[in-house]
Amino acid sequence: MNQSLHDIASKADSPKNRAEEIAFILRDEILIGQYRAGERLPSERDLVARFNSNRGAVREATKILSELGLVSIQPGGARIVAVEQATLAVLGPLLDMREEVRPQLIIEFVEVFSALVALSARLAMSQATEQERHNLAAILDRFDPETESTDIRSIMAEFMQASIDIHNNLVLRLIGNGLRSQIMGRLDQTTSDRASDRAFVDAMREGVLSSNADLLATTVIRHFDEARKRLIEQAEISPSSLRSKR
Amino acid sequence: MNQSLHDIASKADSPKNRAEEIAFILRDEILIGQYRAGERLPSERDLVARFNSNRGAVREATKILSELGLVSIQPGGARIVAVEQATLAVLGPLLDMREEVRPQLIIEFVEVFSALVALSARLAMSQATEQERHNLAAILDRFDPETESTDIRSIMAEFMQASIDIHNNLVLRLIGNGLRSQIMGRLDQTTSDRASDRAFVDAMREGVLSSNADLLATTVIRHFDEARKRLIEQAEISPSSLRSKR
DNA sequence: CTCTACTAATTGGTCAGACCAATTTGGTCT
DNA sequence: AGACCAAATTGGTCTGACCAATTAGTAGAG
Repeated sequence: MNQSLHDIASKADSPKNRAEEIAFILRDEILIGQYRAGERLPSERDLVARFNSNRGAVREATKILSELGLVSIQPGGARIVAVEQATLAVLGPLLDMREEVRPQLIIEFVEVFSALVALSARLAMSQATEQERHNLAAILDRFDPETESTDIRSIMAEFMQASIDIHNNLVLRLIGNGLRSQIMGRLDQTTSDRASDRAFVDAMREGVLSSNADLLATTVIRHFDEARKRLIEQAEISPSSLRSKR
Repeated sequence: MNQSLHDIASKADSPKNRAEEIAFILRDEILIGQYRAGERLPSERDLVARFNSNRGAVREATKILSELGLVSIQPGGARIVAVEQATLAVLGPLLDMREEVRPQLIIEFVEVFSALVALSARLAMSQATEQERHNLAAILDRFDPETESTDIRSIMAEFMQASIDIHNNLVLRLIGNGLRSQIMGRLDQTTSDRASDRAFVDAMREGVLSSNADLLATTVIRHFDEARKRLIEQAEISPSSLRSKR
C-alpha cells in the first residue's frame, strides 16, 4: 500500500493502464469544453503521436469514450457528442473538474436522490418483513448527532442500499449504483443542523417501524428539500441564475 | 437504406464492428447466466481462437464489457461481475433475452419511471414560463384516444423530455437518457383503457396549465400505479412470487 | 499429510507495422 | 456555383512480438 490517502481521495479514478490514462485525459478535456460538440476528435494516429503510445492503446481509449457516450466513432472520424447525451459515468469527472457547475450539479443531484430514496423506501415498505424493517431501523440508529464521524449522508446512502436489497428493483439498483459511484465521496462535508438531522432520522425510524410508507416518503422529501435550500443559500446565488450557467 | 424495418426492430443494437460483435455475444452469454459471477472470463487468447479474430479486437470487446460493468479486468485474468453491479446499459439486452424476467423487469421500470416523471414534472412547474407550460400542454394534446397510433407511453416519454428541457437537471437528464435508450422501443403494445388514459392526460393537462405541481405529480403517480397493477395482472402472478424469480 | 517456497506457464499490458475499405478532402472541370 | 473525380486521411482488421504480473503446479520442509 504505497498510495497515500490523499491520492485516493483526490483521484477517485486512477487509470489502470495506458488506455484508461489516455481515455481519462481526453474525457476531461471534452468535459472542460476543450472540444465542442460536433467537432472531430483528433485521428487515432494523431493521438498516438501526442501520447507517445500505439494505436492499440489509443483505440481502446476511444472505445471507452464511446462507451461513456462522449464520442461517436464512425469510419472517417470520431465526433464529440454533447455532454447531455452521455452516461451517468460523466457526473463524477464533471464534479471533479468544473468548479463553476459543481454547486448546481450537487443541487440537481439532491433533487433526484431524494425522489429515489423516497421511492425506494416506499417500495421497501410494501413488502418488508418485520426483521427487514428492524434492520432498516438499525441503520438509522447508527446516526449519532454527538459525534462528527457519523455522516447523515452515508446513513442515507446505506438506507437506500438496504431498501433496494429488500424490494430488489433492478432498475432502481442500477441507477443507484451509478449515482453512488459517481457522487459519493466527492461531496464536501456540508455543515448541517445536527439537531434537525436527529429529528429527521427519528421520523424516518418511526415510519420504518410502523411501516408507514407515506410518512417515510414525505419525511425524506421534506428533509432533502431543506438540504437543497441550504445548498442554494450556500451557493449565494439563486437557482434560476445558476441554471443558465451550464 | 437496405435494412428492413424488422431488422431494426428486432436488433436494437447491431454491432458496428468486430469488437462490438464479440462484446455483444459475450454480454448476452453473461446475462443469460452462462458464466456465473466471480468466474473467470476465457483468456483473450482463447477468445481469439473462438471468434477467429485477433487480440486487438478481443481486447476492445472486453473493454466494452468492462465499461458495462459486467467484467472486471485485471492482470492475471478477467472476472465476471454480478449483474446487479452493472450499468443501466444492460437493461435493454436483459429485456431482449431473459423472457422469464421480462414482465417483472417492466414492472420495476414502471415503478421507477413514474417517480421520475413525477419529479421531472414537479421541477419543471417550479420554473416554467407561460410559453413552456403551453408547450407541455401541447404535447399532451397530441394524445387522441380515437386513433390507435398515438401511444400514451411515447407521449409520456416526450413529456418527460420536455420537462427536462425546462428544468435542465443534468442528473435527471442522464438517467432519462439511459432509461429511454434501454427501454423505449422494447416494450410490448399493452392494451390500456383508452378512456382512463384520456382522463389521465386531461388531468395532467390541467395540472400543467394551472401550474399545480402537486396535482401533476399525484396524477402521474396514480396513473402509473394503475398501469403497474395491470401489468401485474397480465403476468398472472403476484409480484412477491416474481420477486424471487431473478 | 500439510504447509511453504520456488518455478514454470498463463494472462493481461504494451508495442510496431502492415493492409483494406470507407470517408473525407481538395482540386478540377463544367 | 455546383458537380465530379482522384488523392489523402481515417477507422477497421490483422499479425506477431516482448514484458510484467499473476496464477498454477511442483518439489521440498515441517
